[in-house]
Amino acid sequence: MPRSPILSASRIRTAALHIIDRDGLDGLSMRKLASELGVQAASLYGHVSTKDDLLHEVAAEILERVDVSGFEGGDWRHGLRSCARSYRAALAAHPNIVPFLAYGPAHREASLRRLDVVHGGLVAAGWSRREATMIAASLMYLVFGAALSSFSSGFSEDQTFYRDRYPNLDKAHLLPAVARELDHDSFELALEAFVTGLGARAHG
Amino acid sequence: MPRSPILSASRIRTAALHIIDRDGLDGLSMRKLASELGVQAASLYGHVSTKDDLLHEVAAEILERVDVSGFEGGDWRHGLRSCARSYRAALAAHPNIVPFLAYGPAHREASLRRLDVVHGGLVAAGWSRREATMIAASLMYLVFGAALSSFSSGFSEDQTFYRDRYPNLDKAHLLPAVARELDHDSFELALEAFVTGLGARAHG
DNA sequence: CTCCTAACCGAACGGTGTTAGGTTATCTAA
DNA sequence: TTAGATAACCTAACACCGTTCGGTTAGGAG
Repeated sequence: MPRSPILSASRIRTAALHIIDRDGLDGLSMRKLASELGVQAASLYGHVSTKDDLLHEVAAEILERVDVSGFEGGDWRHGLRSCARSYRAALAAHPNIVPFLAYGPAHREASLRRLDVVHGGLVAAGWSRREATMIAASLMYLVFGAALSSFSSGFSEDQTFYRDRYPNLDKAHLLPAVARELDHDSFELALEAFVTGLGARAHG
Repeated sequence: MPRSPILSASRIRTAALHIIDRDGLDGLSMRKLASELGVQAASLYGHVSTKDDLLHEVAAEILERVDVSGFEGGDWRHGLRSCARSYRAALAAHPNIVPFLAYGPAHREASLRRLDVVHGGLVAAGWSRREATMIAASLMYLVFGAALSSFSSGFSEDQTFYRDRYPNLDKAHLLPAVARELDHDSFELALEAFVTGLGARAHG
């Protein structure tokens, strides 16, 4: 073999995800990525076919960590809850890449494999195929919605900004301080309400 | 005044949204936008400070169509349902711009104004301020999740693609044909389950 | 008729993803 | 020991991007 490689697809993925976490999705450029790996941009193309492809590979790596084993017991409530939490945790660990993940879930291998398990688990629990499809979709709504429209980014910490303009949001300046907790609790509220609401429909 | 203008901020916004609807968010460039308006790219900057700014203006125009008047009656269930449907309709009309809309809802005037109404409506209906915040957040989860992870884009129409790989998705190739209906029904299912589930919590 | 000035244009700057062709360093075979 | 093969990386360029600067042009005001 000629010359030992200093690049590898895996090293590139790791560096790319690190840049995305640090600088945002737009902060990732092939030149910056190459530079942080001590290399020129063109060299990356020996290991990665395209920037878009690289992003898909990073996405797959993240989705690989989503655990849908909660459906194995046959309890759809537990399956739904544990799957939703695992999914959310995987996305929340890398919030900057979520807009990309959300773009076309159905195109992704790892996503389809998990969707298959969820769908199967719901049908096994007695839901019709159509209901299973819709419930799985709803699960995605919650998970991606929660990952996207997080409190963590967006609200100003300037009290005067809200007080006059939006009378009911007069405490919104406090949100950033409790964002993480509020994100979590809101997701749990939404998930619990959803599962409860489904339960009311289960035998109707 | 010298020379009658062929450009205006409003005309630019309309053309920009048209391009986004047709070519996607990435399909919008200042040069293409200018070209479709019969003008050079530089001319746009007399009416628009920045591409990002233009996108925010287009976003505001879309959010302006969201109707939160359903909360006026004092019935939080009806308020939630009607607001959610109106929000979803506004987003579904321009799916390609949704990732941009989702990016920072809390930064947008039109968004905050509506959030203020929702929050106020929930508190007036007896929910605590904290609950109101979380419920409003959950509403956003549903709405943005539904707008993003739509069935309309993503699934292959090739039956053989799913049959072997994902046993529970063996009919997924049929999804594109019924995508619109399924998107609608899934959203209604999620919304109804959520409202029902909240109801079970209302006096606890 | 002249001046003013808003509206638009041409050309450029620094950035982007990507590619074609060239260089270098190591391993294999003679 | 040396020659060849070749994978890994680099240099330079292409076409595009958002944006800015310094004109040019066309019409209304005096």
